[in-house]
Amino acid sequence: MKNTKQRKVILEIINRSNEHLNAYDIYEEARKTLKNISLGTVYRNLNCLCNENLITIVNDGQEKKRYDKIEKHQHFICTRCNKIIDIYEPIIKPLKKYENNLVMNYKIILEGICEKCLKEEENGIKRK
Amino acid sequence: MKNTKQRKVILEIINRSNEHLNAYDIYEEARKTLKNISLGTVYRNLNCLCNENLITIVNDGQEKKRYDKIEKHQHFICTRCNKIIDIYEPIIKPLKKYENNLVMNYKIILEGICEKCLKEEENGIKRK
DNA sequence: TACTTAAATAGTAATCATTACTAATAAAAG
DNA sequence: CTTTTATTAGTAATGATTACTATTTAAGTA
Repeated sequence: MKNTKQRKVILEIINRSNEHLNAYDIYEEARKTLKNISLGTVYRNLNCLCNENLITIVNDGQEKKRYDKIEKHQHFICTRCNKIIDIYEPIIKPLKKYENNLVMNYKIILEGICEKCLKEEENGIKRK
Repeated sequence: MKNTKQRKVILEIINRSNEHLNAYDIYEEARKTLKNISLGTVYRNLNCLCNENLITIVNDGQEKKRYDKIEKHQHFICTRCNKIIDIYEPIIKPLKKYENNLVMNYKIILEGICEKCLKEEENGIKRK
């Protein structure tokens, strides 16, 4: 795997960000540094970086893919506003095996309603 | 929400299946009962049923969406062959709250290499 | 039971995220 | 410095999903 400047920029954007960016967000951010970088390059690198386990996909299933740094943390996703909140406290003890399958990674997604949406609901701003 | 025969058929397919079907699989299965059902109807109903919490999305992030019944279980996904294995044993105690966010559901995805792929690797069939 | 109306449908067209393709470029190795 | 081979920019193609529209139908009401 060649260490191109495009790949470095993409990886840096993800590692520096505290948000959960999608491919196009990353493309726009990368263009601030490399004005000619192409969207295809971003996608190709995101896939490479995922395969090499240098980044990970945040996976809420209702939206397009978002990418995140690899440090172990989990996510809470609000089903009202789609906000993603990082969880750093360990929730489960990592399993090494499930039956005879080798477990190498795990993702936990808590779904629910975030604090802000709960308050708005109380105040009748967003009554269903 | 009207109780149409299309919606009933779609929900039944998901509840009866032990596989993790995508929208097109469900469309093909539904056509065995309703020969004129349209793919758009399948998609629309899958979204309705998800919003009503009558079905759920199986979410491995690397592939198109797959749908599953709602009974509480979690998933192991093989990163080699994309096989999805259901896990019925509880892995975490359900949380009611995370900080001030209301937790209504959780999804756990264990990623790794399934028994079959491990064996094939040992036998050198699928050496990387 | 017939009438009304609002939601759902079939069929098709459009959208949009992602991937594939190609000639040109640039890491990395010798 | 030259060679090799992956990577790139730019664009076209793909394919999952959504939107649109005239028609149908579930379900409420007289």
